[in-house]
Amino acid sequence: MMEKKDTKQIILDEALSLFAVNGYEGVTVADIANAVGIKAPSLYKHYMSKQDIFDAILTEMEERYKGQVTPMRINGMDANKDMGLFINISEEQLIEMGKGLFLYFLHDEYALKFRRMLTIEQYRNQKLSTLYAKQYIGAPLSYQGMLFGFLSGAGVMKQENPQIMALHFYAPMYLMLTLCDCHPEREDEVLSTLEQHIRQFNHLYQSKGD
Amino acid sequence: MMEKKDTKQIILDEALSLFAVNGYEGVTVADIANAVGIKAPSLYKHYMSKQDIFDAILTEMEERYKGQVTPMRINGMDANKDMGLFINISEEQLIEMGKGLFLYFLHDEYALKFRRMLTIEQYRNQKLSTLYAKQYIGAPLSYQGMLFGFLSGAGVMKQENPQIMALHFYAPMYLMLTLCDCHPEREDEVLSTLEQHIRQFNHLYQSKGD
DNA sequence: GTCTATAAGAAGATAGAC
DNA sequence: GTCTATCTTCTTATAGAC
Repeated sequence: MMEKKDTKQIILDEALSLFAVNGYEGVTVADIANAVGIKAPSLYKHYMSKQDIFDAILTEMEERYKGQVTPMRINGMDANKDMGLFINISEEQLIEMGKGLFLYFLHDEYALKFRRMLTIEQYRNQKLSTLYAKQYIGAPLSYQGMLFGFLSGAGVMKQENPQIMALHFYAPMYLMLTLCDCHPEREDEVLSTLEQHIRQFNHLYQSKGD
Repeated sequence: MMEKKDTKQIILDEALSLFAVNGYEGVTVADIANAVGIKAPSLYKHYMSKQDIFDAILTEMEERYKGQVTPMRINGMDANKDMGLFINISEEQLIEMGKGLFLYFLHDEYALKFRRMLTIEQYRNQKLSTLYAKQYIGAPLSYQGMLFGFLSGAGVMKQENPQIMALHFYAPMYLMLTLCDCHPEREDEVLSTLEQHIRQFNHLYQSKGD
């Protein structure tokens, strides 16, 4: 039983792939059907309309991220748990962590495509723009702000505004992510820059300067 | 003569406004004509096709930016000239400059709409993705890297990697710009964060720490 | 659940009057 | 230069056979 993947799910996957490049209006139901390997009318046995497919993608993504690993979190929701990991973290470990999170965002098929789709569609839909701002800006900054607040309080890092520290840590990753989205061929170069960024960040913010 | 704005130019302006929200495929020639205040067939007296209108927008923007103020530059192409301004710049002046450049990007009608259009269309068109990467990432980082290299060499700022310094200065502005694009109501909050960012950046990187 | 056939409307573009 | 009328193709969606 369940030998092959559910057609209903395949439709979502292929539709997301197409929406993530061409946007909602740039994709026809025939395009989606063709990617799935069926004819357009067959789609309507699985979904009521093109808009219904789009909405189903949103719903699935909401489920997928609910209470789960949102951008740049380690132990999910709880920065307190992560504190134990960070309080004696080495620079090399910090770099590995940053790279790992960065590459998750860049290489996870769904994370990448969904981010691109939101990027394209955000201006037409207030719900999507709010989701984008929360998912890719608000949540990571808030979480990391908490983390750097702890590290600052514990004396591991300098007594600077933790919100701005989070901005200084995350914004370069955000910029490089949007760069790699369209230029995957620059990934090696960007990963090298990411490493230098974290090294210099750590150097600037650690309590005992060299 | 030339009492009213050229219809040909109005078409470009209105088309850009629409493309910047809905993307190329999300806009019909009837939409554009309606925004201009004429009927769709009349458009074809000015442009050969819908694609022709889109291309004309690109061409105009290329002209507009050619050898001119690209993101975050002060005296255009020449960082050497800007050096004189920066070498004894106060923190307050640095903040004013950062805010000024930020607000130019956010409030200049064309700059804003063109950036949004590129954001939407970049995944479908390699020329556009290259332009986006150059205009909003490569150029500002390159220019500021040069500037911080000078300031570092002059002893005004610490001896750190100037490319990474530029990333630390510009990436937060880039992030906040993409945030404000969809959430103009958060502009005050973001401007306050921008100020704190530049203050903390200056504090971290200036040669004589407090 | 998938297909072919087809309806109903939208979209890009042209013709020709004014 | 703008309009109405129209052409053609594309697009969403439905009907009904298999």
